[in-house]
Amino acid sequence: MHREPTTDQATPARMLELPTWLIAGVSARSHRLLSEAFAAAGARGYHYRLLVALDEFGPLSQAALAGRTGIDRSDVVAALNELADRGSVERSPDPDDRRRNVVTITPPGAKELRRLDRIVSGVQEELLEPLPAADRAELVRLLTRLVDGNR
Amino acid sequence: MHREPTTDQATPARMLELPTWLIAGVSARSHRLLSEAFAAAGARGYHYRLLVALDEFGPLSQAALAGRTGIDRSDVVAALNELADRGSVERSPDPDDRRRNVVTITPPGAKELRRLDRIVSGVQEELLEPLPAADRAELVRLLTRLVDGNR
DNA sequence: CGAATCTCAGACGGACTGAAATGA
DNA sequence: CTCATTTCAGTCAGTCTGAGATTC
Repeated sequence: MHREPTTDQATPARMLELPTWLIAGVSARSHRLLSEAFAAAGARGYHYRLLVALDEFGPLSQAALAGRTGIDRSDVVAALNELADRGSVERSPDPDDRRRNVVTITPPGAKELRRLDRIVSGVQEELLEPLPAADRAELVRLLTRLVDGNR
Repeated sequence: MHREPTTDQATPARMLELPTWLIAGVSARSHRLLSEAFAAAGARGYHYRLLVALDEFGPLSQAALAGRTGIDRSDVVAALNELADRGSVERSPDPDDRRRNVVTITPPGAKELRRLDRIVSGVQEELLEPLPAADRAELVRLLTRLVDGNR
């Protein structure tokens, strides 16, 4: 994680224009805004990512959820326990392969997802606040081309 | 840290255009490229940041280095030990305040810094490779405006 | 005395690994 | 018995905290 100088001491000028430095700074800010917004809403980023995957791809096994979200399989277990406690998801045996738990988003879970969607949108707005709309679209375009390198 | 889906399973479409998601992805890639490049050169990012600060601001106490670089005070100690072992920096007691070690970059350290500078430049090039020059400048402009929010 | 500095050992939360338990 | 999956305990790397020694 990117760490800002503790006080307001100047960062070395040489680094201020390095794309890698700027990216790390914006990423740290983005991560902070997201964490704080989720925490204030009594949720975590993992919950959002899991609910999105379930909403978009339908019921999935826990292993498939780990694959879709990039969350470690063992952390998926913990986050699903929390979501199940709140009734946002249900685990049930897969009728086709009863070794599996199939995880399904519940109607209250779908409602929770819409709530988290609004929170995430709010954070996008907050992060991009310094930029006019045209610049925001341009930024998305540029980042999209960088995100996977040349693949 | 940003984690990509393990296999090449699709990421939920809803996230692919989120600026916060794109930033996290580019940041993960940037961090990976930097770590690998430093490791291949037998160095670490902390070494670079410390040497840059010393080069730019002149001799500094360890506490001041922690403030300038944003590196934790106790990690500064460890990284300086490594730099001192290689002769890149020297510690000497501050005559004005004997609680302090004043850290100075040595001529071999300055040479090492130039070597690391070339490595860092190479990573910028690698990261931005998908973009033409005009887009690179635009990206730097946009990121600079985001990096500290509205402050 | 309280405050600042350097240094170390230990702690801490986040993420990953290995393997036991479960069921087909 | 084998295979995929779920689950948990343990590990690991990175970072931070607390405390001792020293000096102001």
